[in-house]
Amino acid sequence: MATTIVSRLKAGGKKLTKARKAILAVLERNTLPITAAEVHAGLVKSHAAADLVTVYRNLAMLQELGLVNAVGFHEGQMRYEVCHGRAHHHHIQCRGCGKIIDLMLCPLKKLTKLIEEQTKFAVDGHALEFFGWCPQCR
Amino acid sequence: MATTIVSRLKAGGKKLTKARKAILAVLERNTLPITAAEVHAGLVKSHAAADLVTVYRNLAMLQELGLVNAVGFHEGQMRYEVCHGRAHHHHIQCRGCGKIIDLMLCPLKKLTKLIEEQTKFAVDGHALEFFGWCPQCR
DNA sequence: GTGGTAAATGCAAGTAACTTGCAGAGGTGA
DNA sequence: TCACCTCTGCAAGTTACTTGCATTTACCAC
Repeated sequence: MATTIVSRLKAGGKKLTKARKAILAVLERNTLPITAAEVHAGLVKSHAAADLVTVYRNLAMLQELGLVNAVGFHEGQMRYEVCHGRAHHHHIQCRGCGKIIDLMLCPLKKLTKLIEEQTKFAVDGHALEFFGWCPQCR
Repeated sequence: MATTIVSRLKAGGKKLTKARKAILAVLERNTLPITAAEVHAGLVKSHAAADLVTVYRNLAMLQELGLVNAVGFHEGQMRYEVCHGRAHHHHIQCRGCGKIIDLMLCPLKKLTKLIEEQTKFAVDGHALEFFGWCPQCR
């Protein structure tokens, strides 16, 4: 696990528990955003099972610390990915098979400034996901 | 109610029921996306109460016909707005008070083509929402 | 109008994702 | 090693949404 993650946890007064390490490990070996249930399944598979509640609590905490990113595809559940050390990016999901792929781009920096001028909001984030049909499903 | 909506319903083999008319009326007098519960509350207020189940079923159907748009702000629930007759647009939501405002813009046409070339997906939609703090909450 | 029919509705019960409360376990700094 | 405070697991609760089914309603042909 990256040392920055450890130091950020400590800075937040958080402990480095077995469950927490295992959850971060599962997230780190999945480059694509996964659900809480999938994190839990990953824990079971790696013989480091923790309760699903613990998964939810840790995902929420890691999100607050800015170490994990929540992504929503309107599936009725959230997905999570580690954002530490990765470039800001977005995703596309296939409406057929649900496959997700990374899009290593973001066209919204200029637009954000424009929106701040127009709305007087302090914009501090955005959610952008694309939908379509993958080569296999189209 | 706009005549195009009526004709689109008929084309889809759908009936123009009392509940359906009332739901569309509630949606039409709210320019900003509202939740199913808010639609239901609107029905009660206008003395045209229908069951919440009927609201859900109609929202799903209107979405399928392309008359209504679902918007998700990761609140644990969806919001809906009529899209017929309105220009494609996006939203920003305040993290403090939850206020939503329309952003009459979309920067994604060119990008969509690029993504189609890069991924071989047939892109048929996207979700883009901004988050921040409104002048009152910032 | 009348009657047939397919769609729509309301109610009750069910499901899935996520949250909360609480008692016991376990990191961590002194 | 001790004490403290966080973390965990279990059980129960909440919320948004869905499903099944019997009854009602809109709509079309006559």
